[in-house]
Amino acid sequence: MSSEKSQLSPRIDKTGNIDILTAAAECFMEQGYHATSIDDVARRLGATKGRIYHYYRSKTELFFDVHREGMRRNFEAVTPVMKGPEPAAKRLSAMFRQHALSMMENLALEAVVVQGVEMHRFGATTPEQRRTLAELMTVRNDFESLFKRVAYEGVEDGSIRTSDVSVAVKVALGAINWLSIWYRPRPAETRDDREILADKIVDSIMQGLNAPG
Amino acid sequence: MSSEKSQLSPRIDKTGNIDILTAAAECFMEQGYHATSIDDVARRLGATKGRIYHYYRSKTELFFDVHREGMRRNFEAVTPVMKGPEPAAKRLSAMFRQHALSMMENLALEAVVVQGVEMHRFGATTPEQRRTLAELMTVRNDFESLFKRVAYEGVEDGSIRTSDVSVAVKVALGAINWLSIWYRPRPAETRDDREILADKIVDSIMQGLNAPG
DNA sequence: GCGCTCACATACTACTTGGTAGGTTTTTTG
DNA sequence: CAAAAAACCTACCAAGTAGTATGTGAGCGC
Repeated sequence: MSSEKSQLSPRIDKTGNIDILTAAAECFMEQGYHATSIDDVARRLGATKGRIYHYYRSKTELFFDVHREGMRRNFEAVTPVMKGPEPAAKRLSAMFRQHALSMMENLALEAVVVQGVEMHRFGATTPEQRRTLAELMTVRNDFESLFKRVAYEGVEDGSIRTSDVSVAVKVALGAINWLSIWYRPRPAETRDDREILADKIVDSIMQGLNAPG
Repeated sequence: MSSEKSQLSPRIDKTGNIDILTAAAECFMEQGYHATSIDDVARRLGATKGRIYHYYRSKTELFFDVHREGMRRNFEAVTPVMKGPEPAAKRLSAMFRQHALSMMENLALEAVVVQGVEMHRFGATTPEQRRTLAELMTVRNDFESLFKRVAYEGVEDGSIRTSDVSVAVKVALGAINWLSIWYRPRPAETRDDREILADKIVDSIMQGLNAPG
């Protein structure tokens, strides 16, 4: 037995538990992990605890699975544009853009991812949880490394200038992740609106604020 | 009676309750607001609940006061450098730099401030709490406005270029606030080290990543 | 149509936690 | 130095919550 349940990749299997994941993500986003009770999630589903505990062994496992799904979408959004013949600066811009769009379009999931990063500091209770949390942080670091790698390429091909690649990437990703805090979709928002915003963000990151000359 | 207790500015009065504030801030930073019990804070103080409830009427009031103190230090750090004869871009850089340093040197408090921003989304329970939370968000917006104002000046005096001042400021502040998530002081860190880091961050924000030309 | 498994619901427990009531010690005041 | 006030501490409680044990109905193989 043991960890059969939510082990293998995200739970989008035929049972349709993506419902549980999104309901949980919404609750976690609105109230935070600790303030959200399992009953809250169940209520949002129009169900009871029984349903959730049928698929997840604990509240933390549920949280972790939401986190996994959020990170999966991040990779999904970014990896397609990170390689190509263009100079690295162009590709990096595209990656930032994709990531920003992913943040906006998976707001609840990404808010949970951000919480997960914070939770990294929080003392994870059981050893099992510590292990899982460590795993999630590894995934997060891998994600950040994607950006760093392309940024380094840019330093080498001359398309990127920075005093410190690692810091620069953290700054850029921080700016984008911060979206999960201030961005909220307006009532009649379209994909175009989001792309405009994403472009503005990428422009800020790539061009900076200093006027040229 | 009512709100005499933690009303007037931060609690650094003669009673020395800065202890309570910092203990609370550390707990909130390490475990988050909801996961922190009043007993946790008391334990860190080497005291019991009684002491805390003698000064604060509720857990939320304690949180709010920590938040206030954090914001107070933010203003304290930034306002001295926002005016002057230099072009706006220079002053804005200095503001970012000061804010970044303040984040690093008041890490616990600032982590709470960040949580407060997130909590804005969370449903605040009582009407009283909603009012207080709204007040805190007003302060936060005022803080952001400081940066926007100087940024606008920069657009006018030609020292700053951006496609959208509001977005650009949010991007920059997001990048700096994100420090509260990844920055942790190294064992033998000096003020110099922090200044170097702050300079790199400001450089990233102001110059961007694109190579000139 | 019989058993078996899956997909839940119900009812309950053990425990945590915010907040309170009242007592006790220390400090201030007159 | 007496009395009042401030600064705490010690139970204590009511409410909420993670998790469990058990029940139940629907589908499905045969």
